[in-house]
Amino acid sequence: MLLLPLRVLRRRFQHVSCRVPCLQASQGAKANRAGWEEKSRSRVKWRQLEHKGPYFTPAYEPLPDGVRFFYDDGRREKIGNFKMEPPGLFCGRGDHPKMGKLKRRVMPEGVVINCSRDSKIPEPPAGHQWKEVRSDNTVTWLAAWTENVQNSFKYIILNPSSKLKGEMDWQKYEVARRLKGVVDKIRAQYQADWKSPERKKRQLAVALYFIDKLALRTGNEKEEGEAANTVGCCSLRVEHVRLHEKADGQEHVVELDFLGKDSIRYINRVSVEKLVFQNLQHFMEDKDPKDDLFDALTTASLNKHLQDLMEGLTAKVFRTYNASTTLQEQLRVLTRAEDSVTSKVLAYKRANRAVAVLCNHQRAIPKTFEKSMRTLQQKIETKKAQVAEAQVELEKVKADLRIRGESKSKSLLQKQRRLLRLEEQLVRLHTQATDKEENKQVALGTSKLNYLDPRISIAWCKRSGVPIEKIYSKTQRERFAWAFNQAGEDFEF
DNA sequence: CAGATAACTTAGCATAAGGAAA
DNA sequence: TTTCCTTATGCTAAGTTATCTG
Repeated sequence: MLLLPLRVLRRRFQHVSCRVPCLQASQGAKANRAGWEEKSRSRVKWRQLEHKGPYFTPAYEPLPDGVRFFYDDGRREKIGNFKMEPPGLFCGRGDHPKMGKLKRRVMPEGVVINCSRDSKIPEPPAGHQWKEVRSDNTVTWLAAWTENVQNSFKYIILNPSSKLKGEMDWQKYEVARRLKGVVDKIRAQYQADWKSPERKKRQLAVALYFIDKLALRTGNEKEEGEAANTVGCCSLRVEHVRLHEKADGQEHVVELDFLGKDSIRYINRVSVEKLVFQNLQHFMEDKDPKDDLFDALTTASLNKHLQDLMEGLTAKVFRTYNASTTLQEQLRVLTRAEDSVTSKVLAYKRANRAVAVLCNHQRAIPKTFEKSMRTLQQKIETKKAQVAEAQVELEKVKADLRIRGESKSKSLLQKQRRLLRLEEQLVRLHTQATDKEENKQVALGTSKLNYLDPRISIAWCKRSGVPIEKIYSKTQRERFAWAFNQAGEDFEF
C-alpha cells in the first residue's frame, strides 16, 4: 500500500515522462472488480431501436475470452474499451498543473448505461446501482461516466472495426474529398482577403493560410491551470512568431516555435508571400510577447466562416485533405513499376513519412535506437569489405585473362555478377540506414490511422502489386474494412 | 452571444506479442 | 529454448466541434 502524501507524490512524478502505474489503493478494490466481472457475465442481446437514425443504441455481450461484443441490427460487433479505467495517479503530458492528482475509482453509481429500451438492461454489480439507464440512439456511446481529475466525460465506445465507426470514418474522408473541389476557390479568396481593409478579415485569411499550408490545428482557448499551456493556430501568441526579412537565402521568412498538442514542439521556418509577412508585422505591432497574435479571431468565427464556404467544412478538414493529397502525390512520385515489392513498401513508408512530417507527428527516439544503428553500421562495414574483396578478385581474373589473351571466361562472369550483387546489397543497407535515421523521431502511425484515406493505399497496393498485408496490420485491415470494396485500382482521392 | 457542456477524433507512450538470433 | 529486438496493440490524455444555456 502506497501511502505518501499527495504533494510528495506530485513532486516525485513531476519530471517523470512515463505513465505512472495504477495504484490499487482502495480497500474495496477486489470486491469492486468482482462486481464488474459479474456485470460482464450477464448476457444481453442488443437490437437497433425502431427508428433508423444515423446512430443506434447498442449493448454488450460478454464472451469467455474477455472480448466483448454488442449487437447492432443482428450484427455482432466488437467494443473498444470494455474495461473500466482503474484508479491511479493522473499523469498528463508536458507541464501539466494536475500531474499526480488521484484519479478515483469509478463506481457503478457514477455510470450511465445507454442501451435500447427493449433489451435486457445489464445488471449492476451486486449491492450497487447504475447512475442512470437511458436509451439515446442519437449518440454512439454504450456507457459514460465523469472523470474526477479533469471533470470530463469518459465513454465506453465501439471498436474501430465496427460498422458505425467505419461509416463515420468514411464520411470524414468524403468531406475532405469535397474540399478538393472548392479548395482552389478558397485559396484564391483568402489570398484576396490578405488585402482586406478589415483587420478581422485579414487575420482570418492569414490564419487559414497557416492551417492550409502548414497543417496547423485550429487552437482552441484553454483554461489556465487546467491543462498544459499549449497552442494551435488561433491561440498563437506573439512570442511564438519571429519574422525575418531575409533568412536562409529566402525572403519573408516566418519562424514558428511553439508547443502544440501533447506538448509536442513545432519548429518551422517558412518563406511566405509578402502580404502575409506584412500582415503579421501589423498583428504583432505594439503587443507584448504573451499577447494573442490573432486578437480578432476565434475558432468559432473561423469555423463559422468555413461552414459558409462549404457545407461540413471545418478547420480540421484541411489536415485530412492535405495529408491524403500528399500521400497520393508522393506515392505517384516515388513508385517505380519496375521496383521490387520491398522497394515499393519502402516508397510507401517514405510517402507516409512526408505526411507525418507535415502534420508534425513526432515520437520519442526509441531506447534501442543507438544500438540498432550501430549494428546496422557494422553490417555496412562488413559489406564494404566484401565489395572491396570482390573487386580485387575480379581484377585478378581480368589480369589472368589478359595474360592468356582471352576476353571472356565463366569465372569472369561469375566474379562480375558477385560484385554487382554485393554492391546492390550495400546500396540497400545504406538506404536502410538513411531511412532509419530520418525516421527516428517521426511517428508514422498517427497519420496512417487518422489522416490517410485508406482507399488511396488500397488502390496503390492493387496497382503496384503490393500485398495489402505489407501496408496494413490485421487490426488496421479490420479498421479499414469499409474501404476495401470501394477502392478499385483506379481510385482517386 | 459567449462560455459551458457533450461527444466525438486524434495523440504518444508503455508494453505485449511476435519473430529472429543465439 | 532463451534472449533480444521490432512491431502491433492497449490505454487514456488531449484535442476539435456542435449544441446547449443563461
